[in-house]
Amino acid sequence: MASQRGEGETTTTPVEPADRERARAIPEAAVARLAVYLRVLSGMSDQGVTAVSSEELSQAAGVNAAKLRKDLSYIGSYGTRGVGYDVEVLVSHIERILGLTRSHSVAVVGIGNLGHALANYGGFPGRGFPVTALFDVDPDLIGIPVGGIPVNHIDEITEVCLEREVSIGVIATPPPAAQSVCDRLVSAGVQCILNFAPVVLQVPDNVEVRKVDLAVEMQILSFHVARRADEAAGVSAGIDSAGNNGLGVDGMVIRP
Amino acid sequence: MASQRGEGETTTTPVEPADRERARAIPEAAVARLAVYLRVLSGMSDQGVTAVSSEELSQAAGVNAAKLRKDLSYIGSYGTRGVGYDVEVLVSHIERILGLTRSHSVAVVGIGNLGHALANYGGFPGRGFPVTALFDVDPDLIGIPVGGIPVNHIDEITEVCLEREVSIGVIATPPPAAQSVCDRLVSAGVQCILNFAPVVLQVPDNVEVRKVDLAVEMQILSFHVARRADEAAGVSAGIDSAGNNGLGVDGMVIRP
DNA sequence: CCGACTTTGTGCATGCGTTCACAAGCGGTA
DNA sequence: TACCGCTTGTGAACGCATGCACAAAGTCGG
Repeated sequence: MASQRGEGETTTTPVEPADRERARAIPEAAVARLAVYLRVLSGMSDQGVTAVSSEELSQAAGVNAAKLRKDLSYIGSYGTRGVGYDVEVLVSHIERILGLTRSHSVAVVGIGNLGHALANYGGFPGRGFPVTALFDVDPDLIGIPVGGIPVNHIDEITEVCLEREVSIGVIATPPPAAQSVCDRLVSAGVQCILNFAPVVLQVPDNVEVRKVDLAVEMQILSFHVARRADEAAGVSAGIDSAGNNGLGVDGMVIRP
Repeated sequence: MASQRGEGETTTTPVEPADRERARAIPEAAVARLAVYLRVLSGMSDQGVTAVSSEELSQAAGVNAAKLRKDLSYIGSYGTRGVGYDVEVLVSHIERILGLTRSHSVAVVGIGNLGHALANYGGFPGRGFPVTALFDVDPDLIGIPVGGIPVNHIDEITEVCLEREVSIGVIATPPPAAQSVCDRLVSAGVQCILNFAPVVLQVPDNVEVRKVDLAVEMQILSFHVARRADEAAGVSAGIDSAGNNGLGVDGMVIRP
């Protein structure tokens, strides 16, 4: 990196302006894939692999080789033509772009089944995401340590988040509580939220929300099951004995 | 539906050929949003709302109104111009397209923290996804009921899945076991897999995989934290006392 | 030192998804 | 019945992401 820039910097800023522009320009979809490449690369590194070609890496990551190269080009050109990429070099540059050189303190709100699972996830895979605060409303849970962290009451969310410099909030509450919890997190200065509650959160523009919605995932799969069934029925159209083909007769189905 | 078709059918198939073509044509992204609309509509229905405009619904679902109308148009035209949509009608048509008129039997593999949480999720929100089988390798878990279902040994996966007609497999195992579990599910005839393990699964073309990857989600959020920090540093470029701006000095950081 | 081979990085075309803007259609009202 | 205002449904333009194909650039063997 330091070696391959050099076009006149007019500011006195010590950080690379080019990095900021680059980071801003990376497509969202590419960011998600970079995280996958990072995991694959880390695995390779652990196994002692030191070099890798775009072809190998792309196959391990389950993507097109050209796409992988384009994704990597967003963060700079760290490959060697005719050879490939140095695993360690790629790892460190992806980590830098993803902001993993800082560790991000995480708070989990809602210590039910899912909250327990998250709190015990063990510093989050690929570490750099220490869970430093847990919240719930249930008086029986307050003070109980889960995964080594004692649970605080949700009313303390602002003070605790500020004190522990929480930068990512994870919402694992029942749906009705989610928006209220979200609002409190936001007012505590949390700007990134990972939402497991099946609710569409309303947040100000400066807050980033990502949602993980199990019901939606299941329903997408269901759609594909149905599509497949339809296709199967379509291939043997009219041959299959009438009736049982995933859609109700006439396609009209009133739910019970 | 039944009332608004009628253009000459040349086959003797009782299901709508138009439905199949339509379903095939729905963009993946739209399917995911349809699931969200369905949840919002169900909520409205529960609150006694019977009619809704695209504007209202789009706001509740957090999307653009035009996009919502286009999404709904993929499944047919069930609105009334000048009025809006009937909530119940939309609900039933979205359910039909998503294949929710059949219930889809779910198997969860890997009964750790996350597996427990999933098994107890209560038939999965928005129901229609009964968990009917649980698997693990730990002998201490075999036979123990979790969420009402006794845990089977993973070696029984084929028989049990076939017997209980599992159509969706959920992988919640440690990473190293995921591919092997996936292969077993596939050979047991499961064609849809929801993967929580941070691993890129290799599957045949006829199997649909969706992955939920917490580490990737966190890293995407981390990227946005870093981008924000950079922007903040950029706005006050050079004014901010040198150093602490999310990127290491010179943008070059070697991980420990 | 040179030429052949390998692999990266990227310009370009293609396709998909989103957004805009408006005509078509429907209910209400006089 | 005829008009008016409202909302849907969609054609068309735009923008982003993907995939291709090739030039640039490096290594290795002779």
